[in-house]
Amino acid sequence: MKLTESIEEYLETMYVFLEEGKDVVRVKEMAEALNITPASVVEMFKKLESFGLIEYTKEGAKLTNTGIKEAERIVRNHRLVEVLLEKVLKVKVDEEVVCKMEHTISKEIADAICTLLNHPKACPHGKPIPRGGCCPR
Amino acid sequence: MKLTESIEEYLETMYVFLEEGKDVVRVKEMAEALNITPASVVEMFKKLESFGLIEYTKEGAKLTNTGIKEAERIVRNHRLVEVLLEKVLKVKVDEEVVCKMEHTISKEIADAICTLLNHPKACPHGKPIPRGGCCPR
DNA sequence: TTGTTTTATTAGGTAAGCCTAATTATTAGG
DNA sequence: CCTAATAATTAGGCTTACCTAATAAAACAA
Repeated sequence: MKLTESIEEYLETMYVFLEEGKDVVRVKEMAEALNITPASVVEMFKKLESFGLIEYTKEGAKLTNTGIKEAERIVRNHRLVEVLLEKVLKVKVDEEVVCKMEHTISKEIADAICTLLNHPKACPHGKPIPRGGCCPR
Repeated sequence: MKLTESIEEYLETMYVFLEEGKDVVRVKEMAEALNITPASVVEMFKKLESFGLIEYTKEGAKLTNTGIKEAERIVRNHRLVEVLLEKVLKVKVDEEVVCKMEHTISKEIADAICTLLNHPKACPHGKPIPRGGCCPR
């Protein structure tokens, strides 16, 4: 399944809501989080549902297991890139750039960053980095 | 001036032609290089011209000074990312990923990579890496 | 010069992902 | 229960960057 950047953004946002204990996300909340209109969110929620990435009910949207798996990959990419920028390249972490890079790096590159950095447990903001295939268990 | 990924691809391709001694690029050549139709190239050439990035005559398209400057930034990004992947992350250089990353990294990140790697002169394919603000002169 | 081939251009169309404005549901207060 | 406010949805548009098919222009050969 090849996901667009936009779809990945939705999944990532849903995942962060989930981490904060909110498993069902309403249209309005999503619109605010992504800074777009509710109309656009409805449109995309339908698409995500048709792809089996969320369940979409009148209460809102909820990640499916597939959705969670994809979201974890993106969140992992995001946080690993943050650590790379901070620890290896020693630049100020620019969220704008990170949010782009998270969609471009491959699993192989994510694992390479992860290994280079010794499988870090958290990003610079202290949030947990989802484990990858390279991580000791 | 904020350029789209697509525009940057055109500029990069033009620049590589230029490196090979071809400063004027025809519609057909561009279409083949980018694997798209001539019709699409004509459309984009008009846009690039309107942005002052190329001069577009019946002989074809030619980068302006502005165009060259932008192209150098992208080519620099491209080749620095290649070196980063090879030398730091030790993964096989995946052109697909590199071609995405070249559009996402900032000047600051490019310079950080460049400095970390000691201002490399060439990419893994031996092509020259355009100098950046961080490079000793 | 005329006809053939190649190249360029125009016209009109598509898919994504956003938008606004209008409409319909739902929720909450009195 | 009814009304007002809030939330969700629908309908129709826009932009980017592609596409195909048709046409025009240019290059070349006989």
